[in-house]
Amino acid sequence: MARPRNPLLSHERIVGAALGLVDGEGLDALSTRRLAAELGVSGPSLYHHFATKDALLDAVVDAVVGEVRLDMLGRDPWPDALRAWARSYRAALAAHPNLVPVLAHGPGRRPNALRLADAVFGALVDAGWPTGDATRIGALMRYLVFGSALGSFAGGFVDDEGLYAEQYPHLGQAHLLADRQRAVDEGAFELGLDSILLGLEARYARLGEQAAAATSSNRYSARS
Amino acid sequence: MARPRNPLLSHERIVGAALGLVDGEGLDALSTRRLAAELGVSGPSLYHHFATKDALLDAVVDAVVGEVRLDMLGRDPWPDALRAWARSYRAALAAHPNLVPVLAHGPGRRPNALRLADAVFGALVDAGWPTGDATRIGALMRYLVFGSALGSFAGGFVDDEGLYAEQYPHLGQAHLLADRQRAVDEGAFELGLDSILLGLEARYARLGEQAAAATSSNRYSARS
DNA sequence: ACCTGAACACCGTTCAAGT
DNA sequence: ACCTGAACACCGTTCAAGT
Repeated sequence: MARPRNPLLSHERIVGAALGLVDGEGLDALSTRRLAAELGVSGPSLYHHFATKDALLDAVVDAVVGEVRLDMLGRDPWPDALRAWARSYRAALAAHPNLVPVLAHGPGRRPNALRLADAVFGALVDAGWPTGDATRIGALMRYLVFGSALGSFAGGFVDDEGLYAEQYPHLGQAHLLADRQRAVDEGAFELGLDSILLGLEARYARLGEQAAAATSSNRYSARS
Repeated sequence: MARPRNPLLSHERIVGAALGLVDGEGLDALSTRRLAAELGVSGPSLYHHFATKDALLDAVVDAVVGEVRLDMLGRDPWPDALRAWARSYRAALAAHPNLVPVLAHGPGRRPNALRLADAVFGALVDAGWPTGDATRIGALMRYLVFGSALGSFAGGFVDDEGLYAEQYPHLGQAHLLADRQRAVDEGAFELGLDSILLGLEARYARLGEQAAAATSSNRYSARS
């Protein structure tokens, strides 16, 4: 065959097929040879479009991150914005649970991941959060979103009644969890979101009081 | 050589060498051949002690989970217990960050992981939490512990000043994060712990009020 | 029972060759 | 520029052979 007149492959077609493979058959099914077969080409062809398999995976991951809504950041009040953003983030990842372990490795040089990090950090700082707090809040939201999107907690229990009942007195119902995985992870996510926002709003109020106190003491010392 | 009088390998020796390899050179360095070489044997020898590489990894993971303290659960008041347990859990995982992605796949059939899940669930239920809440709280704590132990957030930013400054207005300092990775993850963990416990205590207080209200309305209806 | 070398079916990646 | 088949150095795992 050799070089065809119209290229057989494109960035988008490869990323789409790779995502389909990971969603359908898991991360292990994504080998260069398997993916190439899916695309009707030979294995090494992929290396004309991506330098390494890792670069390909980065592109797949960044396509998913690109689905996260960022428009509420810097527009709505920060607690509302953070809540809506986290839900959109979680929804984008939960649609591709097999990909989450790869996502967990940080933004690296992926453009959409960097745009996301920039938007949330910027919105928090603009709302008056100190930069140190803004960094920690961004990290904390990541923990919540990734953990609940992994589907790991409930899915990690084996569907085998005998295993739990004998030895672990409180886990008698644990084998049922596999079915309820999605509901448990969503419930834990919403519980975490409520708690974290409650805690952050209390902290934010204290920030405001401290700033007011600092201002009045400045006035006072300026006067004396 | 063939079979020696004293076995060359043991469960413990294999697990120890595997953990050392993962800690020192990352998860990818753990291949059956590489591990065998480290132990002075040939690759297939490992299959006389573990059925598959996954079973070996499970044993490594469970050894780490076995380091988590559980003694405070069911003994101290639940908010104190939850806080101390989460810190011990995080410390155990943070000592082996390369292993955390494997841990994230749920308890499966690992005895120490099941013992841990049983202990925290039981302590919460005994403290008066409904089982549904206890499940969600356990999952939520896992998100927090795993996320912060991965060291993924800050470590995921590349140490390359030019990359951020040009395109992402709020990330001008992001290349410094690699150095501060541990501090950021610990700060985000503690922030999350404070917020979540604050939120849970408020929720717990409401539970108590509802129970009291239900009791008094029962008395009332019994009277009429 | 426990370790060996040979072998199987896979990997990611490189490269000279084809158009 | 884009695709190919052949090849390299790796995998996890199986198995007959040795003591």
